[in-house]
Amino acid sequence: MSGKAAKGSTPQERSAAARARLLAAASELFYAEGVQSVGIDRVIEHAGVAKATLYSAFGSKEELVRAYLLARHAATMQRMSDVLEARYPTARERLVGVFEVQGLSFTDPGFRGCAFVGAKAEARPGGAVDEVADEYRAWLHGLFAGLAREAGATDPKGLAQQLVLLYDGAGISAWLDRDPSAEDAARAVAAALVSAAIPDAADG
Amino acid sequence: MSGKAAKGSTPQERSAAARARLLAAASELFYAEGVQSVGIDRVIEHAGVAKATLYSAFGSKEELVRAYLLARHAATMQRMSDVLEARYPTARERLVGVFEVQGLSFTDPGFRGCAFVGAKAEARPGGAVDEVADEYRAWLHGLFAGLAREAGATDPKGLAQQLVLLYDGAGISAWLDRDPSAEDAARAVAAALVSAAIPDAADG
DNA sequence: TATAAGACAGACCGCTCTGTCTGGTAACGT
DNA sequence: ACGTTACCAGACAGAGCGGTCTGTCTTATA
Repeated sequence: MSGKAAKGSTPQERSAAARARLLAAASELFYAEGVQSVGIDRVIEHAGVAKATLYSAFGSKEELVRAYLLARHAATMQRMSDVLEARYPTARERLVGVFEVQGLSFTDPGFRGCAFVGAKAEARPGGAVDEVADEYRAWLHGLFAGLAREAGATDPKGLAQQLVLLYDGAGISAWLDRDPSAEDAARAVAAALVSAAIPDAADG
Repeated sequence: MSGKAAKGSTPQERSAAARARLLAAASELFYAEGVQSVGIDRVIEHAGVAKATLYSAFGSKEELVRAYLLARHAATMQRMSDVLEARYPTARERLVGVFEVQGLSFTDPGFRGCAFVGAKAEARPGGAVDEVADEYRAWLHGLFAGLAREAGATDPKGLAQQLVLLYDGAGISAWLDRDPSAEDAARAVAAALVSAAIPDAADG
């Protein structure tokens, strides 16, 4: 796992590889131990990369944190749409399926709660974390609201707000209470809310 | 707001006063800016107290953090029971009233989410924060479960788990989305859950 | 073969952190 | 009057932080 340059690669390729290693190392350490608790030295050591390379690639720790959260946001979106599309044909089912996708990580031994909640708690207001967290929150609300609209809810945003409550609550409870069954509880309530908010005729 | 010794007081009283000032300053700063971001120097400056006094009273920063969280837990419990007893005569009403008490802080300009969530996100595992957070979580679950049992729920713990999800979700949403209406959404869902889980005949 | 690019290792800087220790002072009990 | 107690102010040590910089090595290209 040394950072030595690979043979037969252009400088750009080596640069991109170093950047990827840094991002992977940062993601691992930042999520596991917290953004503030992990220093730059830990990240470069874990990535097998020189300090100057980090600062050449990201400019500052704050930008590295931003990249970490952006990557996490992108991965979450990707997995969410992949699993939902693979398992659930209708928007109505997907409204509840979101909680199943969320619950997939609850039993992971390294689960430490929502990365954005953790980052927000450590960050000084007005920084990069706030910006990325706002994007993430907008996506989450939009995900539920879009599905609710597609499923024929009379008040898509209202239903979405309720489901977001459950989503956040499940993440917190699975983390603080070390209780993966929060997924089942959230899913049960979500199913009831969906049934109550959407006429059975709607969607397909 | 100087830390000068008050006249006509015993050493023990002065010591207790310094301790109280330290705890008040720590609570204010820790909650507003985060436990890790606030250094000892900021706390003693804000309290008007010497550094040695802090270490004589608390022994370490970690113990000061523990005292901060314990005080917050105690205050939360006190206010919860006070308001619930003053406004709602029945356990069934109180199950929903909990969310109103929670929502009282959402519109506070200094609201920064649940102190225990924030502290957990910053803390290294296995420390004082984990211990106090576990106590807090046990109290929260017990609060809902006790009321649910008293109100005649057939599955008090199950109902409590659902309501805890809403409680946590409301706190997260009010914080990350800066949306105090999370209280209303949580209360609406909670009322529906309570109605569904408790036969109308039960309680009074 | 010579040049340019970029990664590497690691010293270094200024700053902040927690925690200890010294010295001076104000209020109490005897 | 005197000792005790607990405060204050602040220097200090040791560590860690983010960030900069120097110099060396490797690779691709001209």
